[in-house]
Amino acid sequence: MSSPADLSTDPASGTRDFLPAAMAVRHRAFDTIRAVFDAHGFAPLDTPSFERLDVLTGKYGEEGDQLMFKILRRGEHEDTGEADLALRYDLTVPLARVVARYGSQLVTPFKRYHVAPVWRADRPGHGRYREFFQCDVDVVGSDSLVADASTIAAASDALAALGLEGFHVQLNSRKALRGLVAAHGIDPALETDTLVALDKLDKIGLDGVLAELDQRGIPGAAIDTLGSNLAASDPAEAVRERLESSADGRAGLAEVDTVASLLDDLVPGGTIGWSPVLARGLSYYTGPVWEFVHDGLDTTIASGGRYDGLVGMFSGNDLPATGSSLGIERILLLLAEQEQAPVGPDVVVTVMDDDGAADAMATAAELRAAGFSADLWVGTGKFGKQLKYADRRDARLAVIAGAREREAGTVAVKQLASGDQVTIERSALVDHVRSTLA
RNA sequence: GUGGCUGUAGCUCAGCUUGGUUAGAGCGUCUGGUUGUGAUCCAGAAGGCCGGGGGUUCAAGUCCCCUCAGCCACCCCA
Repeated sequence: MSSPADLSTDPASGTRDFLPAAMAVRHRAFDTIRAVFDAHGFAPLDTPSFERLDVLTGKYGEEGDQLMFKILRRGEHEDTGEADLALRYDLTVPLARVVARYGSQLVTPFKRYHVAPVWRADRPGHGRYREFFQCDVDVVGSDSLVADASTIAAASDALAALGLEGFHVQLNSRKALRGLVAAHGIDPALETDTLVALDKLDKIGLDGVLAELDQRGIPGAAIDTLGSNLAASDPAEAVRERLESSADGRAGLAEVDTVASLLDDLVPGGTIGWSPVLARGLSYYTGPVWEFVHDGLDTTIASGGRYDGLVGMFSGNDLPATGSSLGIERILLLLAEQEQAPVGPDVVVTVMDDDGAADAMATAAELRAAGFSADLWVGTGKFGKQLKYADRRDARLAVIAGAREREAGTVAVKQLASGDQVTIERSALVDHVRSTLA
């Protein structure tokens, strides 16, 4: 057993404590996002933070299985070291399970949003945690590309409502990617290797991609034709021509074009366009895939795609589905770089002496009933300390009622920012606060 | 998982190269500058087995090894 002095008080690696100042920012952001999703006609859903292990495994690809936080069996089986449960890795697979489980009870198409933490046993980094929140909007039960576009529109409206501008949506389709691989005569078995390399184009450049393709064993002839397509003066056009030669390629292009046209002017603060090499990591995507990329920091802030096969993995009957997910932690990181006004209570009610405590509680209650946030000093500290507390809480006003004020039927109200203080009739307090804070 | 950098007061860091009396600074905290006024000013105080373990040495915050943690890049991802 470790002694108290040996106990680290740091939160576990990749997790965070949210102190009040951070929580104010987070609550505001989550409220904004929920309001936008509501306005777009999506309904809230929540599911347990952990699922049966077999519900989660095999849905995300090999990488995902490794990064899952598994929960050991308990009771008489605890010695086996086996896991039978795991913390959810995303919000999409739980959605698929819910739809498979409650199918006919749900209104179809089922449009839901889900704001909740997920867990990944990943190595933490900048804007990357082992426990983090996702904000998902999905449509289950519609193969229409309007569904895909709806979730992209909701996500981009949410970003705009958060005050985030300057991003672009990169759009592609898994079908187009399959067509791309086929059109260059690459063995379908090498599809994943090919896509992983191509996906890095923005990051490591064309030469880097070609080198990695070679490393991953892609035939030289295919690398040459791919390279010449991507090096063309208009790579998108060159790839498009190539895709026209494959059925999958044509289907993928049609998806991309349709989704883009549906969204024409519906991406406030951003632009949308085809990105021929965007692949996305999760293995369950089947159709359109997209990523919201912040222009300045070149980081992904939201993403999504269509996953028509996922629900069928639970129910046996495929049900088309598509959705977008906001990377709220990265968005908050970006917003934090902008100046945030501190948010404290409107008023702190001070307590000059024990006789005034009941009066102070009543005063705070009265202010709350009038719609203000009112904090009340608790404790026995000196009066100067109470004002310091009010100042550090970033309160706008301090209400002061000592023996003098109480006897006179008055109350003093001090503005913390300016130091201005006035004494008014006690009965006029609410009106005074209202006009001062207006 | 691979490579590099960093761990000293609540926070941000100096000291380490050239081992040697009580390990420092700023900010924060607490107390005081008399009765009921914060954010400014002045004075004072508390607070550290120098991440942990081992080694070299008469002597280690300082040198060596191991370990843990954090940061950056890669991998992957939101």
